[in-house]
Amino acid sequence: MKESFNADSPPAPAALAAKVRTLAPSMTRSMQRVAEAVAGDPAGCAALTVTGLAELTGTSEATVVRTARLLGYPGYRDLRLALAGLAAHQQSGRAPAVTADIAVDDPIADVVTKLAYDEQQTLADTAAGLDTVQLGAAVAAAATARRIDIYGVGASSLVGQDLAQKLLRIGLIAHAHMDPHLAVTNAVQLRSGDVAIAITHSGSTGDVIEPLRVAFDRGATTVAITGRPDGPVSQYADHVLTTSTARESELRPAAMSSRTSQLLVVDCLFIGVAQRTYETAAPALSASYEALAHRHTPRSR
Amino acid sequence: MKESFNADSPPAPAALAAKVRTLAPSMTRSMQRVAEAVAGDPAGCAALTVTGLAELTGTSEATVVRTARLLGYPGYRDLRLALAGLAAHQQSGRAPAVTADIAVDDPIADVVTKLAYDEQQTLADTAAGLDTVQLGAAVAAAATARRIDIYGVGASSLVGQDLAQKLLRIGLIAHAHMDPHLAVTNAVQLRSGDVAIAITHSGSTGDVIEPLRVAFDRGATTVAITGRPDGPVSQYADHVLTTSTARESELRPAAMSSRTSQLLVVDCLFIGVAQRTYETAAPALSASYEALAHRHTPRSR
DNA sequence: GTCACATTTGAAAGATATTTTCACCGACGA
DNA sequence: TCGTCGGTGAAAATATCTTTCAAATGTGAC
Repeated sequence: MKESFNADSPPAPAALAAKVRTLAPSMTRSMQRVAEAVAGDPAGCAALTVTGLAELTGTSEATVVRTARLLGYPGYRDLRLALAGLAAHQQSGRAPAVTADIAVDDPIADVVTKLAYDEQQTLADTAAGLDTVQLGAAVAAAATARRIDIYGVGASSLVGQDLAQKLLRIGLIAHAHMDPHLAVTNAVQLRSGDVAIAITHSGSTGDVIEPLRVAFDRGATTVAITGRPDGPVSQYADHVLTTSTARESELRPAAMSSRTSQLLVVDCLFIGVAQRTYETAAPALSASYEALAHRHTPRSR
Repeated sequence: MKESFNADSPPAPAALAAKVRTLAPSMTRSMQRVAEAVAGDPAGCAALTVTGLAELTGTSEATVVRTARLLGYPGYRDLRLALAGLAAHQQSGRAPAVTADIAVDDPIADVVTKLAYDEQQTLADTAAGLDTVQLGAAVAAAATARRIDIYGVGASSLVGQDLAQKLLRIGLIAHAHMDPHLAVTNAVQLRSGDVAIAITHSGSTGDVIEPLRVAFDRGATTVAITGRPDGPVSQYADHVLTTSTARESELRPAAMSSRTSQLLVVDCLFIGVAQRTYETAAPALSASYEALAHRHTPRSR
């Protein structure tokens, strides 16, 4: 019997907790209970049969299987196998880590430590969860694009600008649109061979989806960078790059960790493009570096 | 009568190959074939069912189960689970090459790994090098400031905008200036009790130093976020927050890692301020969150 | 409020995988 | 040559996983 390709992703290697967080919003209540149990105690769950896990979480076998499917495995058996791997993994060598949330009365030194740790975690999760095939496809499209339009609002807007800035530096024609109306207006100009990139953590930001839809309809290659790969934005995306969703707290809104994740994805995209256009990118990079040097005050040391 | 009783040990941890060798002499020919296959390719075998492994080794299911028993497991299922763990284990074992620079011909997967690793490193360095006393002072000033002006150009401009966005969200009056001329013009308005923050990696960006100097002269509390604490910008800064300077390569310009570092500093600053103004910050945060929720397209699942 | 409709859920049937049983096979010694 | 015995796999028995389907629950329209 042939293996079946499933919904959204290949079996996750190590970043299972991250995946659970990413997918949690699209889960039903019962499935969330299962996912939570799995993420909370991988080793323990690996020792359980479907029935066992169903009883533990107060749900049914069917729900457990559904959850396994949603997480990207063909069935519970495979999830369990992955879980066993994960368990062995974390048992072998993990630092205790700074798991605590940032509290209102944390001294400033703790804030620095915890925040740095959280961001590191976010980076690791993102890297682990990033689909390199999709990324490669996006890179290929961007490297040869006639022009690249980038959509993002709010915090994601800054990420978009960052990407645009860098792409411009290596001689590509990239533009980050901040005004949704203008974005749509410009999207109409796109055609096959152009690339449109939408950045939205929630995956359902109308202001970003709309221009992407237009670009998609016009035949441009569309890329979505989102934390919700199952969100509406993916409908109009040829390639979906998933950012990781870190746990958030009151003091540390989701926007903060999603930004870290988005920036990593965007950087990878950029470097991939720079590699492919090395002939032109390298001189362009040093040229812009030179140009900047003269903007500094002459005496710097 | 039982067919066999569990030889000598509980589920083997990792030294499976060794166990196979030890027990090999006491095995029958068929069992040896199975054991050999298992020891030779744990990962591959973990993917097989009893029937599959039986076929692969040219034996029967019964023999496979007997072998599993001899190795100390209750049955094949458990051997398989252990095998999966082992596979994950040895796969993670090889994680070198990360230290290498990103090269032009690196496959995209390596780019992701290296980049994530580099950024994690940058975060760790930044956190370690950050002066919490200076940070605390900057936080205290910002939390009670009448208004906060932020200066940054180029890549640093985005960091500044990020900070301004967040401070605005918790009800503070913050503005990120992008135009150097306007920045200076506005800096003249500052006075004691106000805060000016300059962000520059090189520490010698004239366009950023100038407004900070003006703010400094007007009596505002000035903060510099820079990778060169000995640079000209520090001259006019009451508090200097140092960002780390990661090694850069041709494909990965300094701007990229300095951005990561700057963002961490800025986030710490923000959270510190949010802590100090928690009474007003908390409601403001949830309010802006609520407002945003309605901008999304209704159906997201 | 009430109805119609979609979604979520678990019980049980159905399919697979694992374990056990048992009869056959071939080797060895009398 | 015959009988005994460990080794072996086919097939039955069991456990486990997957699918189906109808009830329960939620949701939006009127």
